[in-house]
Amino acid sequence: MSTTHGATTQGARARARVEVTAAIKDEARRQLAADGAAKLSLRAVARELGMASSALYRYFPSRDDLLTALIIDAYDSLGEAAEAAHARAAGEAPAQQWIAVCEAVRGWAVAHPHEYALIYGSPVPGYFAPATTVPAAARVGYVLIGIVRDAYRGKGVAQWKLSAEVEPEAARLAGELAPDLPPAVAAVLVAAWAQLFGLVSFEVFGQFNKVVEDRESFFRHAAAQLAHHVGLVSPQPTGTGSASRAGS
Amino acid sequence: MSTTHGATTQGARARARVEVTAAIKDEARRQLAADGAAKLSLRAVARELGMASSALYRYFPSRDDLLTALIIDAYDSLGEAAEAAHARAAGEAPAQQWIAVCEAVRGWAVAHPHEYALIYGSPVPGYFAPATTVPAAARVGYVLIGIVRDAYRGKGVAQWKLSAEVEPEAARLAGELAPDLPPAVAAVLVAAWAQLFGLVSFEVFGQFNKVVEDRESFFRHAAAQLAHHVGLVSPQPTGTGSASRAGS
DNA sequence: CCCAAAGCAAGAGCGGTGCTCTCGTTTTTG
DNA sequence: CAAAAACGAGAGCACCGCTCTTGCTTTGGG
Repeated sequence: MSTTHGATTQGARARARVEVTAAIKDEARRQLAADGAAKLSLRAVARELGMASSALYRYFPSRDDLLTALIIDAYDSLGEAAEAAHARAAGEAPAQQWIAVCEAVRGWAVAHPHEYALIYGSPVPGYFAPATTVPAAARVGYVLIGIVRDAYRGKGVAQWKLSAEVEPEAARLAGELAPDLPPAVAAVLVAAWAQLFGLVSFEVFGQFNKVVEDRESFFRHAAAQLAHHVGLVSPQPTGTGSASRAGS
Repeated sequence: MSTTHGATTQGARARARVEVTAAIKDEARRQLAADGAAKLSLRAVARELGMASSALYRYFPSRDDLLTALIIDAYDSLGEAAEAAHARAAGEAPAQQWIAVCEAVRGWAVAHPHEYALIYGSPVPGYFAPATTVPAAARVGYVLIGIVRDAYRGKGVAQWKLSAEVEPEAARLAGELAPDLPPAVAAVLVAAWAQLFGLVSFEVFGQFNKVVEDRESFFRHAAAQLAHHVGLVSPQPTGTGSASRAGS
């Protein structure tokens, strides 16, 4: 019964392989959520799946490779959450879209703290994350770029003057990430991208303990500031103004 | 020879203890810098120090306790770097002081990436950092608060309007951190604090790979933006304007 | 169709880890 | 000076990542 009547892809062996691979990753994700990356053990995963630990090496050649797979999946999961939030806020004003995506990132991080730590905490495998993770890591960034680019195409965004020092780097960034955006906007956009994850990391990693109490409101406020900062005007969503400048 | 002629503190045993404790931490820090926190091994530390691994448990009851000690030391080291930079920039304008402290934080982080990962990456011991680390962790924040407070006392800083949602939290933050600062300033200050470490973390953890090339200039630009954002006017330091608003 | 080749599961085993317990020895202290 | 506390070393337990070898099953080409 080899190559039966035009089945989807391959024989039973190949399908079993993807199933076992998925089961391993699922169980690993369970242990990750329960005890953190440091405690994740190949032997424990194999034990829970009822297989010999050595058999597991047929699917992942090392513990770091399993971790890397989980990292990529986490990037994708976070990226999907961000893209879904963006799609949900499609009709709203750019600043509202920005805030929605930021809140989706935060929500995902709070819901999956250990997976978040895996990708935005200390990179566990080796010293650097493998290059394979780069495309998956960029998804959130692309969503944010898209919002600002659309807003810019629509009506133009605020501008910032650049110092002579950063001007070349800003021009390079704009050329590489969003050629239709002015260099100054590209520079603040990249900075805002990093700053967003600073806010999320501080909350998830407990740095806001005993400092910020109402973290949800605080984050929304900070995200609105960030939106304003990248040039998206804040639209007074529900009658409560947010982060608009006033004299001292 | 108990309680001899008024020696400094205690007998030879107590002094030996602090020396051995320091030697353990030094060797642990060496291994940390070499291979990262995940590879740090009590047995390897003991081996390098020529003592039995079990003897080491007289000084640190567990691996996590050693890590915690290293975490506190790292916070202190970073805090000292920030305070030193602040002191060095004492005479300059507030925005320059802010930028100097930010650059000191970044400089320390890139010089000690594994120690930085220990404190601002995923918290390795347990799930949260122990409460003992909180005071040491706050030092950088206090420096930043001090700069803004001094600037505010001097001439007043820019203001932001707050949404009704964050207003209580902002008032609480101001009351707790800097009673002489308006709530809106306290809120953006705390956000800027987190955002600063977002920028540093992205650089140290490799998130800027293949994205930002001239990281030093980019960081200085972002730090200047942050200074502007918390209300410190940028003083056109060397004739090159930075991050001052202009219409679109 | 059949048989070699490749993929797979299981077991044993190596060196390493964190941590505990016990047992002599040394230092401090009442 | 003797009791108590602190110390160092060794043996040992349970666990870890990873490798190697041994049988078995699925696959694919002649």
